[in-house]
Amino acid sequence: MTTTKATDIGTKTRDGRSTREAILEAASRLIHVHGYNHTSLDDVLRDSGVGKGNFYYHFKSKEELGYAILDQIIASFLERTLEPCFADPEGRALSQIRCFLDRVLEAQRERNCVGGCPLGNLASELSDVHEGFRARLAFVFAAWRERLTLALRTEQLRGAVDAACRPGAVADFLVASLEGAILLTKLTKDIAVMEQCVVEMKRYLSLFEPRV
Amino acid sequence: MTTTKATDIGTKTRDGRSTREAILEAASRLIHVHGYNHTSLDDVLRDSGVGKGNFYYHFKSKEELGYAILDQIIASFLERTLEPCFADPEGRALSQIRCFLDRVLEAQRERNCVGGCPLGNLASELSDVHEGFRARLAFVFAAWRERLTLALRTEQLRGAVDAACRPGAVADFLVASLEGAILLTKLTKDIAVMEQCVVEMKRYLSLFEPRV
DNA sequence: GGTTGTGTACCAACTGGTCAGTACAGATGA
DNA sequence: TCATCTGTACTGACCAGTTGGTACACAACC
Repeated sequence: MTTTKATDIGTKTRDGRSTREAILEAASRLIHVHGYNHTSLDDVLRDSGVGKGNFYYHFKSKEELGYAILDQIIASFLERTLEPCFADPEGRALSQIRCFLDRVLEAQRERNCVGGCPLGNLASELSDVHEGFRARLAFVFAAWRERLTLALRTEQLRGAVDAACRPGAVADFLVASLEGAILLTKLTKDIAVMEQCVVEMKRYLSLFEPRV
Repeated sequence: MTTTKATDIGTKTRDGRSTREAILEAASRLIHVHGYNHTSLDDVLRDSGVGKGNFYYHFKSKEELGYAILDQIIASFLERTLEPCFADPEGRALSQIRCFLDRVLEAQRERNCVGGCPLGNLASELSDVHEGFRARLAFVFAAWRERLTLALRTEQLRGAVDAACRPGAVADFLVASLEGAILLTKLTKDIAVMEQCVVEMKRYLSLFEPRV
């Protein structure tokens, strides 16, 4: 029973990567459910089947694990969520945003209103404790904002977005509204809140349809 | 030195109210700065000069202290923030909301972007852990929403708000946006975010000005 | 008016438990 | 045989909550 993990799973000991990945996998799952502070190291180790000495061989501290998880979430968000929505230079910004809103709404519905936004949750839980966490989270929100801004500005030059639109301000507002809507949905446990917010955000967006 | 508290401060022992108040005062200050989870009972006791046994004489648990603090914040919010803004039945809803937004922006500016919204902070910190906290927070946001809804509906009947406005949805969206904006401002430590969000919220409100 | 009884307010020291992090010995493989 | 991994047992800090007892105001009774 001693060396189960190493032999059973295979690449476990080989390159030293798998152990790290097993930890990351278990930790990101637990942290997503219980939050960073309420996930003890022992929980992560029990779940991943990794010993404590082993953990501290691969990570310097729990904080470093937290950074690794956060970097993972950020990378996934940037590549898997933001990129597919806003990468297409031919896509119409306003439609892309509307589509994005629908995707977020659908994600909330699937999760039954609970859980909230992984980034938003970590943001509010950690931003006022560890400066390192805050900085990373600020970075990803900035990236999100910038991508939105760029999409809007490009469309504006093309005449597909009204001149009254101030891309940076609109981007900030959209991000803020969405995070707030998710927070409120989590709090009230009522998907209707999210639905109504999305409708109103679309109504707001309609302000920037070019005049006919 | 033994009976300092009772004799020096005066009403301390008299009616049993002052000790409780000293605890509440210290706790609400600490919780506002560090959050509920990161405020240990010992911190509160050290700050208030109250012994531990004494604390448990006045409160059943740390959780009960949390509830007391939260009830205090809620009462203050309802009476001191919401009431003065939306109580006047003659006031024009849209102007009242704009005025309210300015007040929130000013408050953020004064606090130097940090701190965030006491209610929003607790909401994101506690809503997925303690059901009791979640329920109370949901209640106060519902009250806020209802007051906004009522103001908008009243104005709508009077013709001062456009028929396209769905008061409940608009109220949800305004609350969500505002909380999100505060959250994002805290995260980025940049008041410009808040300023731009307020501008955009006003632009959104302009959608409901009655057609001339 | 002094003794005795009673409830309130309070304190210091402690308990039981959790947690991040450490020490170290044993295994594994080049 | 030496460096790289890994598991077990431990440490010290911290934290919510408990305990047993003290200080004192106030009342009742003689």
